[in-house]
Amino acid sequence: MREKESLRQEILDAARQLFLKNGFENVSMRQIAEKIEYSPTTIYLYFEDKEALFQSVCEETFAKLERGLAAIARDNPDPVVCLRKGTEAYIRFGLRFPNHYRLTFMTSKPHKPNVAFQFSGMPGERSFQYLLEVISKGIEEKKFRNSDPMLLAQTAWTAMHGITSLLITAEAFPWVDRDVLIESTVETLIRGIAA
Amino acid sequence: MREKESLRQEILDAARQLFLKNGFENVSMRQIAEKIEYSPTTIYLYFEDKEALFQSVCEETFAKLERGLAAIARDNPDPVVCLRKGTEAYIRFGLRFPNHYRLTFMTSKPHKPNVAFQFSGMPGERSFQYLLEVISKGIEEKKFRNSDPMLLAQTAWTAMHGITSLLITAEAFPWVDRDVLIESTVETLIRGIAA
Amino acid sequence: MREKESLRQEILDAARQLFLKNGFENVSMRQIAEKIEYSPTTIYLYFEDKEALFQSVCEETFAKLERGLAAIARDNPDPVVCLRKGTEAYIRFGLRFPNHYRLTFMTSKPHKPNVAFQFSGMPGERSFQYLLEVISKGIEEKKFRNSDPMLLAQTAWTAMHGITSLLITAEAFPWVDRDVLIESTVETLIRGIAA
Amino acid sequence: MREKESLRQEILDAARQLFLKNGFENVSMRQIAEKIEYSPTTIYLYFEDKEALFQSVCEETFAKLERGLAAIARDNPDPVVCLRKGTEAYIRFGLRFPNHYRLTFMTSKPHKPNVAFQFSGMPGERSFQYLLEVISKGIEEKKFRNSDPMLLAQTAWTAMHGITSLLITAEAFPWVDRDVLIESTVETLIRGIAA
DNA sequence: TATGAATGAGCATTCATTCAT
DNA sequence: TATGAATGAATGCTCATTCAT
Repeated sequence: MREKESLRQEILDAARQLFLKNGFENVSMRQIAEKIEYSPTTIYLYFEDKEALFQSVCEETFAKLERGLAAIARDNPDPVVCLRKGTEAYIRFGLRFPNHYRLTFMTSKPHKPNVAFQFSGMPGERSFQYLLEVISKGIEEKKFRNSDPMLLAQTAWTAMHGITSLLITAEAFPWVDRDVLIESTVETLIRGIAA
Repeated sequence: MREKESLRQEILDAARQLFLKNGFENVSMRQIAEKIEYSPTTIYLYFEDKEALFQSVCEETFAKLERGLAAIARDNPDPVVCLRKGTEAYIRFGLRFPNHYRLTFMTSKPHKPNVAFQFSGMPGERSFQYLLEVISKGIEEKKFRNSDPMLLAQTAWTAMHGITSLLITAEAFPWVDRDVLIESTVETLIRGIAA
Repeated sequence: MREKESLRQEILDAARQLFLKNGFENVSMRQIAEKIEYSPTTIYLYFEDKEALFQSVCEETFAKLERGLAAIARDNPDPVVCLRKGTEAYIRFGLRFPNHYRLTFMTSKPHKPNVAFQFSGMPGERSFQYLLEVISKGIEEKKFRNSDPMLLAQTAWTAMHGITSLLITAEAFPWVDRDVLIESTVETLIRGIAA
Repeated sequence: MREKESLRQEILDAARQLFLKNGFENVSMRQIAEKIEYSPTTIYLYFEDKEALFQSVCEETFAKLERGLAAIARDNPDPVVCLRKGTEAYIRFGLRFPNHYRLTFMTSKPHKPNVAFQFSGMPGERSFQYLLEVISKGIEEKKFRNSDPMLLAQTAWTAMHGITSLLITAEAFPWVDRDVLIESTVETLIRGIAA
């Protein structure tokens, strides 16, 4: 018997690593169990089933991203600066934890929508709230195009998701310099929604 | 005994349908075999293994997209119009064949880059050429910001990929009206790279 | 902490209900534990293992049947009436608690004879005694065929067991009206052994 | 690769032995596979699943019994003699293949009626037809009590099932001589339904 | 060209049970 | 007296693949 909470966390960590490396379908409970050197049965003491374990991993990821965005929102009163920094932070978060990002934002079982989006009140939703707020503020301050804030926020999200996910997926593509591309993308977004 | 090429094609068609409906992991060779009413063994006469079959399906998909883009490039001399139409065509192609799109642009086994991008001279690359050409032309005509054409082209690609893939993955997200969002994204891109 | 005996009884009651509903093989110790809201481990404080628990449940069942037959024997001096009523009571007991009956009289692990019959002095044996007595009395009173009482008693037992068990097992068989069939069986038995 | 039909039969034989010895729930596909020295997977080439395999075993058993009863019906024109011989054959069949009999007539999953009785046109149903015919004939010839033939047939069936199944289940009970008991049971049945 | 037969490896999950407390 | 933690063994079943023909 080891520390209760720590074992739960050990499982989550092992599961995350494996899910990230191999994808949901290609990770077995056995593999996770072996990694933590417990029996497969033990996992079921902490998580209902594979699906539930996966979901818990997702929630943790969201939380991480959210904390970063919260700090940026707090520290940058100017909406243009805030959006620029937030967008970059989002992209860099994804690129720093590419498999993490894949897990959370790029994975969805066909016919079963991604768990990340099906519960309100989750960290993922809160992350989007920061984006919505900064966009709203920018519109109010006439710095962004006068448009539905929700529409612009969603537009912005797709933009930052686009570069993040494509850089992750298309590793072999002959990309230009990564930093330059990110800069170009952020700039294009800011110009695109500017008033 | 049936026509050699036709059986190969039958397999490809059956595989595509199944991969699209269920995803790579959830399609078995037996399912494909049953669909074409041949034995599973037969598939191995035409394709090395499941992976190779999957790859061939991907190639076909690229070709389809490419033909659409070729027509648009041919019919629209104005680069702004052409980019606008091409972008929209790209997005709608992805949304019309979401699993197809997922297969080709959103799937990559970690440590094994997505097949779509690992061979030069493939249809996928040719699709990108159309984009590069229209961007170049737009810059020449001073309609787009004076920048490295390759940089702008990649920026544009991430933009169209962003909305396409996110709409596919995040089915459950409370999106605004889909057409409005597409319109907004295209508009933001065009404004963003405009001269 | 609860009353010692009462917890043992709670376990027995929960186990019986589950065994009856689902059969020995389809009841897990955990299910029983959940039903009484104790931990699975606790059951092992009162019963050696699943088998022992099962056996205890069987013993209780016998006792129940026995009490019913005792009352009939006490209240009906005429052996024909007594046999008729006892037989019907036996059948109806089985049909009312079909899984109970199955548990006790229709289950035997091959190579492990049914526990119900392996201990002398058990309630099951006492039930049979009532049958033996009423048959003996009937023969003495020349109401039943002059034959070995033990032989007739066993014959009678097989008759009442036949209808009971077959109605339980062959649910899907197109039986005639159940009450009519019982009546016919009892009548046939009585006629069959009548003097 | 071995003879196709013979492997199917090998599986059936192995399965029967194991089902008989241990009961449906306590036989695993693996055990069966080990017994025939094939891989578990192979079984699935011949039988859909465990249930289907079990059912096939049942059908074989029925067929065996039916052939015996058919011969008796053919050779004995007198309904009384025919019923007597048929009943005895039925009982002896059960006692000779006790686990066989248990499998077919004494096993039913709670909530899932015994497969033996759920399909019309099965050998089990045909066996019952012989009984129904001989009873009908006996009633016509005024040798059996004037009653609904179906009712009498079912009554007779429960009688022969009673002794068969009880002798199988209650091995440990202090039975009188087995042949004498059978004789007594048959006699009691014949007398009981006699005109 | 096509297949029928066969398999080894693997899957998620459940079980009865034990042990230290 | 009661339990929380943990497990080894087993379950039915599916899969991609191979081999001999």
